Amino acid sequence: MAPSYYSQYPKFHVAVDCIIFGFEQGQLKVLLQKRPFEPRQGEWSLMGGFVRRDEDVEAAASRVLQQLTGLHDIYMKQVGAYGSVNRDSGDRVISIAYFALINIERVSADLNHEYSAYWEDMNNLPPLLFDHKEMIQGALKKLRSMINRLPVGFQLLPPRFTLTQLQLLYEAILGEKIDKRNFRKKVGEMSFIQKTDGIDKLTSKRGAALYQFDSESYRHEPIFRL
Amino acid sequence: MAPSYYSQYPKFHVAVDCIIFGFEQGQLKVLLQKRPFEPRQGEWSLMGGFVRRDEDVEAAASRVLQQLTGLHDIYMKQVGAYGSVNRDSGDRVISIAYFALINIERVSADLNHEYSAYWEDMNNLPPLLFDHKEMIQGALKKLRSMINRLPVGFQLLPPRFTLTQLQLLYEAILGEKIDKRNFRKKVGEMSFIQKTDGIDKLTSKRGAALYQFDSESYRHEPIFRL
DNA sequence: TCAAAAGTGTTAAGTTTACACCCATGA
DNA sequence: TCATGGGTGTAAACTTAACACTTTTGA
Repeated sequence: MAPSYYSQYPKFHVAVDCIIFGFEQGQLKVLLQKRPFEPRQGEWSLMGGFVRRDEDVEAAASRVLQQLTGLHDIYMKQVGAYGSVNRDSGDRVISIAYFALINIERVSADLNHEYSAYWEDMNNLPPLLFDHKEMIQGALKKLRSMINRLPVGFQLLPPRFTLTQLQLLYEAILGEKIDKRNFRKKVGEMSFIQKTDGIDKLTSKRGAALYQFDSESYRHEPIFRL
Repeated sequence: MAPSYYSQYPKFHVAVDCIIFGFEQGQLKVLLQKRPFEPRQGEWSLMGGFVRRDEDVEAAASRVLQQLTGLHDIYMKQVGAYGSVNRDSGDRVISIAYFALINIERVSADLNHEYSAYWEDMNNLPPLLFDHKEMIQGALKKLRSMINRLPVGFQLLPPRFTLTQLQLLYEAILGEKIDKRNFRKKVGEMSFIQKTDGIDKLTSKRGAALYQFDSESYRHEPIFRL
């Protein structure tokens, strides 16, 4: 085969990095790991990996996510490409960041341990490798801009949740207090956030009603405003 | 030098593609060019180019933009990375799309000609190379989400513009009609959109007042809502 | 004189915000 | 019995949406 016109141009390592968000005890969290190879082995970083030869970039992100969490049916969204010449001190690597929203209960402690991974509060991030903090900020910005327009927050909660949990989630993502009555009023207007007959007794003596997001109802009336 | 850990991983061609928006005669336009090399030479496409070895990805986008337009102080924003295995039929190429907003008057007809480039209406796009139409849709979506929150629209207009031009621009970007009186009321509330003593006589017999965006005032009161 | 675009305010509807007390229960 | 979190409504402020006529001037 004749060399293509393209072959005169340089090639680059291309990686993906995953910002994996979780939510627990009123805190928005990110899954971090100890970097397992040189250079800068042992530093806190996002979970990442190199794109393979015959792999879509998005598939690479799914693969990396699954490696760490064992989960594959996960909500993911691209944050963007990070391509400064010197962003990686090992060699030139262009990295594409994705964020994922997962129900933290679904990730077993084992998997975390195997990769020296742990959930850190968004408000308490340690120094991170390369431009990973920038990537996290980018992901949070994107998440904030979506959370009031699309029903993505539910991905971070168990299938059934209390309204207090939901409100705490919104407060954690947006970084501001929300009025309880106003919040519940809006929830009440959305037919696809449904009260179940379940009751959560873990966080209060009285017990709180459990709600669920019904994606079928949402398909019929896809209007979300929280 | 010892082979780094990275070197076992594959490398890829990385390109940038530019969605260059302009605005003329009430129409939002995109600058397209005839692809100048094989494969698929001659097809309509976005202006693009390969990232160079010691060049930031963003710098590559600026360079490509300047090549085509001769301009360098241009508003640009990353749209995202496009990384499907088969998106480019020539070889595997991962491309990072950027959109640019430019005052169409600043691009000389010559430059366009040299690159077989022309301005096409957003509503009248021809079939495009690869996933370039998807990139344009992504860029438009991003632009729409910004236009009411940040004063970026002015980049598409000459330094002095009439309120009718500004309104037509918003209508073109958002794809919907806007009420003239409501629009002008909001403009009037923004101290950084200032009436000049200039009058445009080109589009009406009566003449319309020319306004300008004053970035200095905006720095002091950066609250934009249109 | 008339066609064509510029310019100008008011009202109703809807949305957002602020705000405080009673309820149910387990310890 | 009391401490803890769950649950509930109303009114004022603000924002958005709908709507039509007069002005200027060159052809």
